[in-house]
Amino acid sequence: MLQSKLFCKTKKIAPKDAEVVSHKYLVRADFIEQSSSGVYRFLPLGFKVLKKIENIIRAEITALGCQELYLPALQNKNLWQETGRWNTIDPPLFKLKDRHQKELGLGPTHEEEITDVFRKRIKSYQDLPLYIFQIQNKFRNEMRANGGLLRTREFLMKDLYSFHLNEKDLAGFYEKVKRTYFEIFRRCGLNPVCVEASSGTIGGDLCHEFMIPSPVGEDKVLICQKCGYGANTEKTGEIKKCPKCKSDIGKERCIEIGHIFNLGTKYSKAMRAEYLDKEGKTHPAIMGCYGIGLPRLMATVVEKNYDEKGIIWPKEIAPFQIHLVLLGGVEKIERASEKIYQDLIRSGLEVLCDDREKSAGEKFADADLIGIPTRIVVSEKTLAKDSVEIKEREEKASKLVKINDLVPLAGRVKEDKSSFPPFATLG
RNA sequence: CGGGGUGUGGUGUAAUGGUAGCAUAAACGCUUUGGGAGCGUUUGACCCGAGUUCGAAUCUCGGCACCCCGACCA
Repeated sequence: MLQSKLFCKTKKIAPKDAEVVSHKYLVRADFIEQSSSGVYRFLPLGFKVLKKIENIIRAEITALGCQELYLPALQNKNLWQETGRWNTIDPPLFKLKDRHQKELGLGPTHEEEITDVFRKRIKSYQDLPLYIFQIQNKFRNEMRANGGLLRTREFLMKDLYSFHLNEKDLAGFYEKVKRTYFEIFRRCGLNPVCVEASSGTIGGDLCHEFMIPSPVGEDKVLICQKCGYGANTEKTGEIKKCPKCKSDIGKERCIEIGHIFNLGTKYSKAMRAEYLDKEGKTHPAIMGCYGIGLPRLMATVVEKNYDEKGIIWPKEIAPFQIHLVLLGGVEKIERASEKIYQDLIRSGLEVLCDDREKSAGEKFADADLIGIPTRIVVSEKTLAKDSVEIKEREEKASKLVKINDLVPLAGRVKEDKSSFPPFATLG
């Protein structure tokens, strides 16, 4: 991608309403833009990152044996009345009327929808367990949106639902999802703590949240440094000693990036989602649900990966892998670097090529702000030595690499994605 | 929903009730070309409505929008 064609206009100064780092940088680098309170536009760079996160989640969840479907945002009032949540869910539903004055709700979550889908086709124990998920937009009528993408009223969410014969089967799957969640977050460059929490209006007895310690987090979480026990203070209240090992327990502010619930039979009983066992006896299915909010995850990644100049994207979710920056008389350099650019692309790398007629300072400032993990500079200086300059965004120092060494090395990336960063091993 | 605050070019800001200015971004020209370059020219703004006043960005009232603290959430 040529940067001269990229739909991205960076800003020197953040809008005054932006307070948290992720909001400031994501707006300045033109990844996102606020449309109205708690509602955001994703511009090409931001959308690329969101899609990468989505694809990681999809791959990991699919690997668990889950199937993807897609449910509507516009939902029938009747379903919500079956569970009694039409008026009780908190935050309350966004409600609207169609032209015949019939009431509809915009889905903040999809237990009602998925349970309806389930009960219409699953009648036998032989069809269980069933794991089914979607990546879909949610609408939540929050009291207040805040922190840029950290808390919005419309957001993309991965919601997975599982149906089981019994509690034991659910417990096993619940643990598998937990491990998968850790893997998803690791690939996004985060290392969360899993803590016990309270389930709010989703319901169920047992649930766990995945927490990232951060001063801009809205939750207060107790984390025991000794035994690793963690709990949200909304579940335990204020306690001083770890309930597991009795040692002193510390409190930290955290951002909640994922939440998994053991729903039990709350929805299957209310909506009669039942199956027949071998003896022909009827049982309500045991359910679990598991959510990850994508924009919040994206913002949290920025909160944990930045410096005074801008974002430092983890390799797997960066909008591009290589930022090829052409310095000097661009036309001449462009001709000289055309082969480098094409070879990198052929190696399977995503390359953003800064071919703009701008000063070196401005190009570097934009590159640092946008935060692509590896920067390759081509200039008269480097070409005089048949070289390019390579710098990792997270490192201070750069190194000169012969152009002839560059491409064979990049070529390895295609076969083995885990060899990222592709150039780090060069001396 | 309770409390607090803010609305001026795309962005960030200034202007006792008296000519809406600055920076940045953008456009054009010339000069520059390794860390947001220089000179010149140019485009572009007072949230909406009513009121007070000779005169309102400024004061009053109403509306709308947005932000922050609290409670709720992925």
